[in-house]
Amino acid sequence: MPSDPRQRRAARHAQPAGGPAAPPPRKEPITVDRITDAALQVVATEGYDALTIRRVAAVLGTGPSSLYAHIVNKEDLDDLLVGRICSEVVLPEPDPAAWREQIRDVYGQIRDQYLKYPGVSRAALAAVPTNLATLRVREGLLAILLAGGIAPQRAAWALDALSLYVSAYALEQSLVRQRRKHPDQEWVLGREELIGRFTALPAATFPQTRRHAAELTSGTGHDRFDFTLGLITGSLVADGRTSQSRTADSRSST
Amino acid sequence: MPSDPRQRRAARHAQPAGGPAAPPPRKEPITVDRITDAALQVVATEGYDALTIRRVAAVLGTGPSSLYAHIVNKEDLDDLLVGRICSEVVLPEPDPAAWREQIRDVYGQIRDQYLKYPGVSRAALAAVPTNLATLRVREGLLAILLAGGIAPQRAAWALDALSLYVSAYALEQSLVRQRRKHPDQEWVLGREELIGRFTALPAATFPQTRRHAAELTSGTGHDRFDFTLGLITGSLVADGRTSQSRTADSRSST
DNA sequence: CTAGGAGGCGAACTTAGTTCGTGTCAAGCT
DNA sequence: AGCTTGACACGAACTAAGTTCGCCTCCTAG
Repeated sequence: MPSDPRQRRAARHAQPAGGPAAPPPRKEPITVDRITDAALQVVATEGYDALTIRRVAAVLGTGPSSLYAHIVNKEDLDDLLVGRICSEVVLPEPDPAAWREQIRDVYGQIRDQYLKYPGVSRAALAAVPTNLATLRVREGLLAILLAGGIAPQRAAWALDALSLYVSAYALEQSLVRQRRKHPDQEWVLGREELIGRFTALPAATFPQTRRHAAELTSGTGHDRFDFTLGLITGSLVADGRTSQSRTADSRSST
Repeated sequence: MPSDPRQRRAARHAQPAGGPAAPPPRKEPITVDRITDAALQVVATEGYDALTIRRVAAVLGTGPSSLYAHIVNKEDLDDLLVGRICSEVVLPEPDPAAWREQIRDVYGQIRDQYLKYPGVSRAALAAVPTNLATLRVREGLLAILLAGGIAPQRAAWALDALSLYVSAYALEQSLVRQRRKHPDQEWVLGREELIGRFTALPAATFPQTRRHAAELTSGTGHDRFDFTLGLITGSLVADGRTSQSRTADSRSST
């Protein structure tokens, strides 16, 4: 231990023997794409409710405030998610003879994207209508309906309905699946239990629900989704079609 | 100031001259109904996003923790809201000759309830299927469809679709109206601006969106809602109906 | 009168979105 | 080379919201 004050001060300020420690390696820069990737990973594995700025930052190995150099706020992150999800939807070349199948295919893709990221359709439901990736999908769907001879306004309104429906459907399915993962909650019911519940309802108040408990809880996979798309597309008929053609269409789709 | 320690201690413990102040009047007891009323008031005036336990407690003139003697958690509050909203829906006596009008009427009521409490359909979308008030409405709707001769499973699935749709529709409308209230946000667009946006999109990528911008943004009031309900109920046909009857039904509803 | 339960309530805890201030780095200019 | 400026990264701190815990008061039953 040096006894001279000058030497002691020098020792207090001494550089480490090997010179300054090498600074930690510069991390990969944070970008909007990396943020979006990380957010999608979180939603895919933990559900939309687990999506927090802190969670995304943790995946990126940084702190939450670092993200604000690249995104405006959490809502902006939602917008990015929806955009990325829509960008992965494959749009077919419109075929007038198969427009119904094409509509079902595209909306099936959208549904599956939403289900791949459980709960994210909530963000889709809140999205503003000017996201380019979303508009691309809308353009593709519109082209299919127009190719099928549907009048523009009916086409537009039908797409609106279908898009709202698919979002709500995916949201419901995500919640049901999430509830299945946590059966510790006593009010979470499987189908058998739900039937039991329905049939145990007061007969005076719920005669039909009791009688048809099985049908009310029926359906596997995407039966309900397919049924609804069938209802909606079945009602859509080509502009200027003859009455006879309508009959044929109605029979084939119902 | 007394100098004797005994007197100083007596002064520290002295009762106020007038005896203990009269305790504040006992407040009206907090009940589940009062909580639900307060919550509905908040949602009706400020939207669902403003619904916090603290906000409800403030309306009731108490603190947030006081509510937990009566509700389990915030999700329980959502359940109460949905139940109250459904309890106000008036169910008609099923009429086989007017089942479509009746379905439209009841779903119109539901829609209006959701719109009266902006954003609350989000809670409805997350609700579990065993709320008695919700089941009551479902029972009534099921009875209407069955009276109309619709097969039980189709009836059940159609109700599922319609309920999802009306929730999503109300949610979208609530968001659009909310955005109209805050035009300071630059990305909020009225119809004219939206048309302008659509027509300004790249022609190579968005030919149909540009051409049909007017139709894509058309519709006033609940045109879109009515259109969708028409599509869905138009496709629903009575069980065992003859082919000829189908033709007449299809024409009248499309 | 005493004990116990119900209800009310403040303090405190945890968590999440966001801002602010500071430091570092890279590019451009003199 | 040195200085300036803008972009980026990040920690501390702030605000806000859901909830729990501990304490107090009141009421009812024994």
